[in-house]
Amino acid sequence: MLSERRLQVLRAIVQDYVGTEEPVGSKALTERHNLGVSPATVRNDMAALEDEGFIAQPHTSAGRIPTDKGYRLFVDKLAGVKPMTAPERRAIQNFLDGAVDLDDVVARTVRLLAQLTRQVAVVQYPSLTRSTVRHVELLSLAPARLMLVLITDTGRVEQRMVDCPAPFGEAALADLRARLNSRVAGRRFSDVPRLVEDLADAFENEDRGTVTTVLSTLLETLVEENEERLMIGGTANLTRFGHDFPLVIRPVLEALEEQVVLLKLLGEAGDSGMTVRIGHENAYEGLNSTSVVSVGYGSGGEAVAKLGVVGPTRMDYPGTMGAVRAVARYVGQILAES
Amino acid sequence: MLSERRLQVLRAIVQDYVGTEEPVGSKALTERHNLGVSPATVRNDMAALEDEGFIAQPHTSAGRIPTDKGYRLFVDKLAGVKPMTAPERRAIQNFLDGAVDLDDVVARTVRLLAQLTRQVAVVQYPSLTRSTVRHVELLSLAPARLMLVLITDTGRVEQRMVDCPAPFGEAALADLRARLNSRVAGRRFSDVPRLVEDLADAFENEDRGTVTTVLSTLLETLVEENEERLMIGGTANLTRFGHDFPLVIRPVLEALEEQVVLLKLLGEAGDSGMTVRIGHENAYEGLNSTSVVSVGYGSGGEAVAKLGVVGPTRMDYPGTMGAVRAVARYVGQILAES
DNA sequence: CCTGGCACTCTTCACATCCGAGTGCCAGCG
DNA sequence: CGCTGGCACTCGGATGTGAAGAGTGCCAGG
Repeated sequence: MLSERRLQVLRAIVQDYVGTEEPVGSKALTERHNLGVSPATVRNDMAALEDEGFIAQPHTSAGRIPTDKGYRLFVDKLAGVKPMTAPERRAIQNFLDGAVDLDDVVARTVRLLAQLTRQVAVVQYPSLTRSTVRHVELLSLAPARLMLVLITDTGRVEQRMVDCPAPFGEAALADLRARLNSRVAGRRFSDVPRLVEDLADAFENEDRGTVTTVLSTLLETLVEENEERLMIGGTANLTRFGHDFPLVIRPVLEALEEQVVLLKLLGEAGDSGMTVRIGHENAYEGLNSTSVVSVGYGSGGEAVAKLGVVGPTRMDYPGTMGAVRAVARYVGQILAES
Repeated sequence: MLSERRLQVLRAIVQDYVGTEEPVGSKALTERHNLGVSPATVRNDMAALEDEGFIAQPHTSAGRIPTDKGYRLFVDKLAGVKPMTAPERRAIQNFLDGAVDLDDVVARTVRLLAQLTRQVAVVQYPSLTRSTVRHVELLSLAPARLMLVLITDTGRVEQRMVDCPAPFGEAALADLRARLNSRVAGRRFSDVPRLVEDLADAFENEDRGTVTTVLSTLLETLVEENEERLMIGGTANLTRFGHDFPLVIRPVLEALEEQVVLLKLLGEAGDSGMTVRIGHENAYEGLNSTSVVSVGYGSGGEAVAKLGVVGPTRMDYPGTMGAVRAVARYVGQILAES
């Protein structure tokens, strides 16, 4: 167990290192934080912290820098979440309020988050899995060609073409549309397969093929679109990674392009509350020198998707967490209103 | 006017520099290309080329590197477009054929282009301006709330919410839907305003407010969505910019985030044929050390949007142009089929 | 347990040196 | 008139040396 003062020393090291991006020595520490003890004492504490693996020195006779483990302790025990100031909160709200549709909400959120944190922002589109169906629409484009449009309560719209095995009349189309909506409107996605199971039975033989085709397309849409989409922004902030950014930036850019990786990353993060993944805690190797701060957001009490930022392990955790939390909260509000 | 041999020297310089990324000297040139003359002669030619501004030396006693003007001459007079090999063409077609919808086509195109050229790829979504309306759909979500869905011949779908001034019955809705489609289906976007001008006249007084609201929303959609969308990929290739990439990468990333900038860039490019913008020829300052190769693509003879790549001025122009042209051609085919 | 002192280690920077690639110029040759 | 070989010159990059400075670990004393 570490003494109280040693924790203070660790906190001071993290804060200074985040600020200066340079290894911090015992003398500088005592000068900038009044710990009430001499450099020599701090040196002893540092030696202890190093033994425990919380800090390390790049080379002998250099200052110390926090390790991933050190940041972990800092985040868990030493740092709070820095709340946004009132003007900042107003700015967030104003900025998001201008959005006209879901795409716009997500786009604005990404920009906002990137600007506030000065890091790379990642926002997941609201998931279909936990959404409910608002409406299903069928349009006849050609005698044997339909378009299926699915509208969710989060404002998301998905469309699919359906090639019918046989021509399908307007009356049957209207019938199917009505039956479909009366069964699934307002219901959760996960319930839909069960609810439409026997729908084809109500139709004439000649139309059944088309109906089952439509239904399977609908179910496919629900499943396929579980492959969530993402929006990313603020990649220019990658240049603020530190002096060695040329080495680090490539794998990070590659990770950002692989939406699968990012989605997995967000998916692994805890479902409730904010998650911070530091350095090697990230399963994906290319992100081993980054930290990911993420949190779920949603229109109701339940999270429908996640958002977060990717930045250097050497980041301002309290500030970043504050920004991420605030943005998530306001996005949730916006979604609830629309 | 430059002699034939001097042009050969310039070509050799460009090719070597693109390959090695290092200033190329007279001796190396004579060794790698059999120009049939001695280094001394080449030196004279180089001096002349430098006087004309086609090449420059980073410092005295270094080799020469091409200037923007030199690349320009190379592209205009010395380089052809390198056609794709048959296997490459097959790979392109196979890869694009797997696409399921418009988003997927664009996403695959971006990936493909980035991989083929090993540079940053930019693909513009097919424009609405030159498209035609395939279908307009109206859905009743609530008594006084409609959803307007616009489907284009390029497979693009846009939706808008419409808040009605008064409740709007199902019968009136069906009527409006039918009238609307009979007038605009298959017509060009630019013709739509004229075609729906007097549509409200056919309705009862109480419904007219809603009809005009719907119509103005429709017209807004046409105009607003002229703000085209883009997809970008292959940003990890920015790390291949050269030794000084840390300096260059930031403004480029910023430019890529500003879709407005990119759209303007693509917009300025010539409407027909391939356009190559080299270094300072790009109006946007952040892209002054990049070249942009772009070309229009479309389902018919007419281009509906553009695609291209952004790379270092020191790029393999013939290969890049070949890849861009081939991809544009195949995307056009795919769009025509769907 | 804290503190001041001290010897030690390493990095960093400035400065000097050397080497070689590449140039420009010139005189000579076909 | 254009090409060529020769030659002196320039300059950047690599290498080496030395001094300075930051930081550490350890120890003896309060």
